[in-house]
This record gives sequence, structure tokens and C-alpha cells, in this order.
Amino acid sequence: MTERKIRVRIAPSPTGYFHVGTARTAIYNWLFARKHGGEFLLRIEDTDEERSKKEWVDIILDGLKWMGVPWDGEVVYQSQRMGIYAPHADRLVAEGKAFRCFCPPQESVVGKDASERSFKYSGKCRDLPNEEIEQKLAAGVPSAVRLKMPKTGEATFTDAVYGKVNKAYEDLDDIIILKSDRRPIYNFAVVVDDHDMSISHVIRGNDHIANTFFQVELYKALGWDVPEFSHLPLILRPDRSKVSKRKGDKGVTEYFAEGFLPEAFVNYLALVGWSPKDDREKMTREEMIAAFTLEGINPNNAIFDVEKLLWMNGEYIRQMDSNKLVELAAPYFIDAGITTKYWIETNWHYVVKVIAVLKDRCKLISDFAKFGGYFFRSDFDYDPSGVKKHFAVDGTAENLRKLESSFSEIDDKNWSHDTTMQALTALATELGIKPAQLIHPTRLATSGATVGPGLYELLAALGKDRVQNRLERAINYIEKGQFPFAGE
RNA sequence: GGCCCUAUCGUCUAGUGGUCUAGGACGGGUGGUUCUCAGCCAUCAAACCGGGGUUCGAUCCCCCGUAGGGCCA
Repeated sequence: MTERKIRVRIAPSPTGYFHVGTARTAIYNWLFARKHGGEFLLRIEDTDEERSKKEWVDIILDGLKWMGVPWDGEVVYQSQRMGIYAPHADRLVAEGKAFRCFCPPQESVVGKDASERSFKYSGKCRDLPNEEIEQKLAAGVPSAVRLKMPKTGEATFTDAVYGKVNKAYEDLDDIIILKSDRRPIYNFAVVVDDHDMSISHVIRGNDHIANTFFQVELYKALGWDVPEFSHLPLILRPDRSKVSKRKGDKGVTEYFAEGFLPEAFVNYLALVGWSPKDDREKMTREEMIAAFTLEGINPNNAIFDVEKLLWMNGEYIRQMDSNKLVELAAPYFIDAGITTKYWIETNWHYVVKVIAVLKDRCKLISDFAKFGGYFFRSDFDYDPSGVKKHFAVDGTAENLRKLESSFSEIDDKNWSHDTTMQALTALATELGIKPAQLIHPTRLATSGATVGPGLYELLAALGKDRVQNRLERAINYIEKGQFPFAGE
């Protein structure tokens, strides 16, 4: 047995949707290739003409790039290979390993009626006399090419994940490999393509197990090396049905757009169906490459758990450098109309502080824009329940005014978490109230929200000017007394 | 319907013929962090699908059933 270079591939068809299962298959193939110094190739199965739109292909290419799971070499487009399949089929016919089938599609199967679902090929043309074949060919009767499968015994292959898988030849038809229009059928094209690409290991979803029996037979008939097979468990929805675009399940593109980080996404997905066998969960790509084995793949289907993905994304956000986070979050701020690219660039230091303060409570990159708008705009509304609880309390306006004046004594240069805290606690002591009684209205005044970063972090990040202006605005608001619930 | 695959906490999983009072993580509960939320820390609840075997002993091996999934049109 010669040592073959490891070459793996994914072969998605462009459907305008990057399925998470395809994404995980890509990850495993890539991990495996990297681990063994092999190559990870990409073949686009775009023979369905309606689907060969460039944008559909880009969805896949962009998704792989986003995930940081790059393919090696040139992308192979199956549509550009359509001419190469038929000769292989003809060769098989010439060698007696396949035969021409002249039956119209409807007549070639056995079955009492349409309701009898187990259609099986009748075998009618399998042993046609030569003269008859010549006759029909001369008469121009259209013919498909079928592979001659053994009649008895068992088809078998060893799967790295599932072990030995067998199926009686009785249950396997003489499948069509070339249609009467000389176009290849899926199973045939895959074998020819994988062989031409020197694929050593086929790692794909377990929905292909049934195809594998035919494919192995095809490799043997063509006299080619059979690759190693590894079938992956499927990724299911929480209701245990298959993930699909039709049911509204998100594709890779959407996860990206929603603010997931590629590192977290890839890490999470790798763990759906595979385990490093120890308790590690958060792993770098390098760690995953080092730990990855096909045998470590679990054979049973798994449910995609967005909650856990979200948690992992939060983990990655927390450990990420704030400058980097600003770059990633900027588009969300801009898209939401919260601020502009120019403003972010000219106030970089401020934005970094903002991100640092927000970091702990964001699970998605988009959360920064969702929760942090008030760092950029001062015209926010006050949370109504907060107004009721913290503003509509006697003495609040006066207290805030005192706080404002106390804050005004802090020099701009000394404005910080500690100095604002000192000022506020000193005032609370002086007023004989608990700091919390000042903290809550101040948070509401400066952010409009009742929840958020610790008050002093908030004040420090906002800076003295913004804080003073917002206190002023809140005081005016309270003094007008026009609370949303007035009259209750 | 035929064939194939699978079966450990709600979810992702680890695990071995006895060391399992079955481990970790997410999610959930509780408590702490003398400002909220988040985070962090601690802590609790939570599983070996059912039935037969094999065996001194099965979660782990075999068979059947059941359930789920896949392929075939």
C-alpha cells in the first residue's frame, strides 16, 4: 500500500445558502488536511444550470473565507467538466462492467403501481444480445448506461466513524451512471471528480452513506484506488429534523451578519459531533488541528444549540482586544445610524474605551450597537420604568444638581472611575442617603437605561462634558415633571 | 414501504465489563461579588431508551423491540 498524500475536499452545490452542516464538513476536512500536511480542496457542483449563479457560488466562497477555513488551490467547477464523464462510462461498457439500457425510464423499474414505492430496476437490458444492442443503436433508440452490480454477496466498506457498513447486493440496483443525454448521474460524477482530484479521504455527511456503496463499486469497476470514507453525523434542529433553509434556519452568512465571530463559530461547530476527548471546549485552531482525529467523531446526529454558540461567542468577545473589536463593531454602529465612520476614526480612543466597558455584556458584535447607542448620542429616551423608579422620586432633581456641581469640581484631567466615585459617595454621605440612591438616577440620566456598565466605568468612559450635559438634561426633564405615566 | 445508521443529563459530549455515588460544558436554580444588568466565583438539580441474553458482574458485548435520523421516488 503506497502512502498517499492526504487530499480532501468539500463539494457543495450552490443553492444560495451556506448550510451549517456544510460549514462543519468544511471545518473537519480542513482540520484533517492541516493536521496531516495535506490539502483541502473545493469543488463546486454547479451542474444544475439554474443554480450556477455566480452569487450563489460567492456565498460559499465568502463563507469559507469568513470562517477562516480556506481551501487550497483552484476551485474546481463541475460544470466545466461535463465532457469528461461519458468516455469513462463508455470504457466501462466496452469492458463489460456496464451496459446500455434502452428502457424508457418508466419501464425500467419493477413495481406494481405508483403507490408501491420500492422501485427496483428490472434488469431487462443487463444481458441483451449483441445483435439487439447493435440494432437499437443503429435505430437510434436512446440509451442510458448502467453499472453492472454483483447479484449476490455484500457490498461493504469501512468507515472511520461508523466502522464496517454492509449492504446486500440484492438491495443494490444496477444504477444508471450516464443518462441518455450522456450526462453523468451524481454518483458517477463524484467518483470521476474525486479520482481526478486525487482525493484520498472523503469526509462528508452521513446522508451519503447509501451512495457510498455505489461509489465504491464504481471505483472498483474503473480500476481506481478507493478513498477512505468518513461519514459525519448530521446537524439537526431543536425539533430533531434536518436543518434547512426552507424552515428558516440560518446559514453561515446570517450568523456572520448577526455578529458572530468566526473563531467562536468554528470552535462551536467543531464541537458538534467531535470531541478532543478531554474537557477542553474553548480551543484555538492550532489546538483543534493537533487534537483532531476522525475516530474522535461521534456517530450520532446532533442538535445545533444556538445558546451555546452565543455563550462561546461571548467568551471570544471578552478575550478579544478592544481595538480589534472596534473595527468589527464599527459597521453595526454605522448601519444603525448611531454614528459615522469618520466620527469613529477621529474618536478612536473614546470608542475603544466604550467597547472595553461594554465588552462583558455583549454576546454578539451587533450587541455593541444594540446596547451602546447612548455613548454616541445624547438624545436618547429614558427607560420609562426607570423614570418611574428613579426620576419620579422627590428630591431627585436637587440631588442630581448637587452631584453635577460636585462633579464640576473635578478637574478634566482627573476625571476617572475613582474620582467620580469619591465625589458621589461623599455627596451621599453628606445627604445621609445610600450611594445607590444617587447611582440609579445618575445611570438613567447619563445613559437612559437602568441596566448597563458599572456607574463609575460609565462616567469615566463618557467623560466629564457628556456627563455634565446629560445631568443637566435630566434635571430639566425631571423639573418639567412630564413623566410618561403622569396622572396614574 | 425497502434498505442503512444511531441511541448517556433539556442540549453538546466524556467514559469503562467491576475504580460510576456516571465526568465536563451550555442552559436552568440558589448564594456571593456592601449600584443595576452582564461577567466572575461558589453551589444545586438534571442522563446511561425498554426487554431479553452473555458474564461472578453490565451504561459499556450480543439479540429483539421502540424511538429518531438518512437514502431511495
